[in-house]
Amino acid sequence: MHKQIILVDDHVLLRDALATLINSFPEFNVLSVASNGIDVIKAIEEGNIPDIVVLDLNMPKMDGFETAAWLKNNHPDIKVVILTMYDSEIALIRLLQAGVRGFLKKDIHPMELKNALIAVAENGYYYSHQATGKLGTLFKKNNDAGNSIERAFLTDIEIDFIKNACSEMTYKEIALKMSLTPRTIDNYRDSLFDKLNVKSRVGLAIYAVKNGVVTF
Amino acid sequence: MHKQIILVDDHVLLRDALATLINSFPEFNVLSVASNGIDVIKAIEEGNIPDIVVLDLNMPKMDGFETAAWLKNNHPDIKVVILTMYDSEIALIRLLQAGVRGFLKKDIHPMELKNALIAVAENGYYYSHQATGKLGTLFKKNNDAGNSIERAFLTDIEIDFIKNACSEMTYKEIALKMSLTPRTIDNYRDSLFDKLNVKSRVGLAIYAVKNGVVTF
DNA sequence: TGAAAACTCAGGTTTTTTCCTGTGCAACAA
DNA sequence: TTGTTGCACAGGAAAAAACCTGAGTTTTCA
Repeated sequence: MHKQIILVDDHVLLRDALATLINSFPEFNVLSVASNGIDVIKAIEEGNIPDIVVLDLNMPKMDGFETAAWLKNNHPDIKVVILTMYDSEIALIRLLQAGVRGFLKKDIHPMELKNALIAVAENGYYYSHQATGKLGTLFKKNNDAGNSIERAFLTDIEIDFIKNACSEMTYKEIALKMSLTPRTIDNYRDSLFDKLNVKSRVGLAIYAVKNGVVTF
Repeated sequence: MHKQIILVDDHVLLRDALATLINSFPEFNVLSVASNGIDVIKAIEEGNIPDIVVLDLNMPKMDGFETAAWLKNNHPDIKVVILTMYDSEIALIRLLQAGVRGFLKKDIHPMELKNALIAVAENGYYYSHQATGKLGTLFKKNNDAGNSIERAFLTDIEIDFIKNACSEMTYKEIALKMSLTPRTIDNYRDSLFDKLNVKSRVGLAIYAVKNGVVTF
């Protein structure tokens, strides 16, 4: 065995600590580490082909989504495991479509990381119980509402709006900044309240923080 | 040398990874790890006396503040280093008073962790440039306003209010829950807006998240 | 190609938030 | 004692947020 792993996280301390931990697993070896998607691509194009890439979602420059998509298109044989702080129910399906093989939260036990890596290396897939649970409720929610799965996603504009809503701007100012009418902003807000099941702008901001839509 | 360290963090993965990393430093050895302050006390009372305790701030049961205070009172010879996600300017002075020897953010480079541990072990103190910078502006802010240092802190009620403000409750509902009049709630809000330099409830919530007043 | 969905915009109303200027009381220090 | 400070509370007003119903235009896709 001795599967090769590339570790991608912009938190250097956590990343290097994880690298040391993973290297202590006899089955795995950390081939290299990176701070963002661009560095991963660079490493891979230089010939460092790993078996598994362990990806953080929130990174500057090129985040987990983009990196997962690039890997799927250019190296479909490389398996991708997501390791994130947030229980991003929004992110899950999008990641599934990007061909991600595993989804883990950062508050797991080290043994679960090891098990997940082994499962992905051998069987090809690993989803934590938490993740599968989320998926279940997510599908259920959409079926109940009679919506298609696509509705569960956030569009780029919605994400942009949410980020702006997590500030001290009024909706009028947000409208100006986004080159939209306040009325349109109203609609984005209302549909997001409905879609994300929140009741106020603060609730929306909290949701955004919890799910890693915004980071600080 | 070979200083003994106890590592305290409720994120098991990060904690164990850090333990592996620190054990790779020839100067240090991880004596034991813990998920909260209570477990640290247990370990120490069982005779595992470390040279340094590396503490996360936000933990269930007994957080970094309480644990640091207990250590200062019961084992003043043990040095305390804080390792946190947040640049808690609120927390800094409080921690200084609790006799904390070092303050680090989790997004540092592993080498800075090593240097910090060495500095604390040898000289007794280490504060990152970020932290000292924060301290400077904090002192400056208070001098400018002609306030005493104490004013920089948040009272228990203020923290309670902030936590409630980071929800979908209206102020009326918060007032009910806190057994205060809506008018009084208004005053807490206004004085916090002024004290923390924010302009809206969303701004307050964002501040709270950034500084670890609330966690998710 | 026709129906469904997404995107943009509108008027009007109610509720909530934010801001303003005040009062009374208790604790505490000069 | 007096003056400062913290704390709880008040009325009123302006701004913002939230909620309602509606409609035209484009995109998507079956």
